[in-house]
Amino acid sequence: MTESNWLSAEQLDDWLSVVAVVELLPGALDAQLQADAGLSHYEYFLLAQLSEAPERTLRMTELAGATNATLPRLSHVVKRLEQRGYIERFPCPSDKRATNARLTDEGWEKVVDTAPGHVGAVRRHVVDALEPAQLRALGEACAVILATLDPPAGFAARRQAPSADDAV
Amino acid sequence: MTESNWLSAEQLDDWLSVVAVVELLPGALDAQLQADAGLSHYEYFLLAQLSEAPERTLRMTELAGATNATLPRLSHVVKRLEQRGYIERFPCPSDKRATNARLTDEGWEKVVDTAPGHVGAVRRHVVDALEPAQLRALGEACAVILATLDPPAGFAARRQAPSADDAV
DNA sequence: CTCAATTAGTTGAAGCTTCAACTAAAGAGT
DNA sequence: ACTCTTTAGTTGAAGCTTCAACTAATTGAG
Repeated sequence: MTESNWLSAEQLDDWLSVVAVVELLPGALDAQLQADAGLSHYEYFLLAQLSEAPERTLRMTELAGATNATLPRLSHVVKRLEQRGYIERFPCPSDKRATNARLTDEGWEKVVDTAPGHVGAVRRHVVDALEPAQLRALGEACAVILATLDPPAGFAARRQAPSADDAV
Repeated sequence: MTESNWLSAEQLDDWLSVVAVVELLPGALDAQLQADAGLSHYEYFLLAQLSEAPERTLRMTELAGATNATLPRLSHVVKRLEQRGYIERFPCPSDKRATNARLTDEGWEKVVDTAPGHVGAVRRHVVDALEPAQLRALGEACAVILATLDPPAGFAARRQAPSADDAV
């Protein structure tokens, strides 16, 4: 017990703001997407990541990394999105353990239709609410924090490696 | 449909970092607290807020505001913490609709025992990971974002009003 | 003073995430 | 080849959050 190594008033103040954003921002994003598209933010983000992948296809593990999620979580979500017709799953030919997830045409349209409203929310709450320099500072601070969060084998890799050779 | 008003590459990059932190940081905080104290971050934060309140007591609505949560969520969590002996609930004498939550001695000890380890995690992932100026910038950016998140009648108020006259 | 509307809080059901357990395929070592 | 270990993914149960409905007390209008 190193006896409290407590935070200064200013540090605490900053930390409380961070905690509040982390608690509240997801709800705000969910609210807009749920109301306008019937999707959670995580579902939308997943579809959006797939939409930008080559062939609109990604292996489950890659998709988990790209969306900062655990594999079980992803598996459940993908099953639901598949039932709704936005995604297809099929076994990876080169590695029979693996599963590929591909965005369907319907899923693509969903993303295209939903994106503008979502971007609006992101701008309203974050991008346009901050001065450009503030946004940069926020992004950089978040990148530093991410580096401390024992990379769930996805984000850090994705942002540093220019491009892997994960051809299917 | 104003046709996409999309983000620049740099804005997108910053936004992706923010999203990742918002998804991953809660899990990291939960992991440390769950392992070391059997508490979720929200539960710890709630107990900590109560520990700093006068009489270690707060009305449910105030506590919901202070912890950035909805009333139903708070109600469920408080019920569980009460069953574990960390909190007591009792009706507010001045307003019979209201319920007060008070930290028990056992709850107080739990916070005291748990705080150092939690502060360590907060420092490791955020406060000490960033340069002082970066932390300030992060805190300020988060404060701006909060202002856009239709204040759930708690945080914004708490940080601006020097102190209300909510004596029981 | 009375009735409608608001505020405070609780509750149960539904939905999502986490956790542990499990199947199956790929690698590593011998 | 054969076994042991690791990797990929799925699944069901448990736990937490959200949502809608509900009770009860307070406030406000007339």
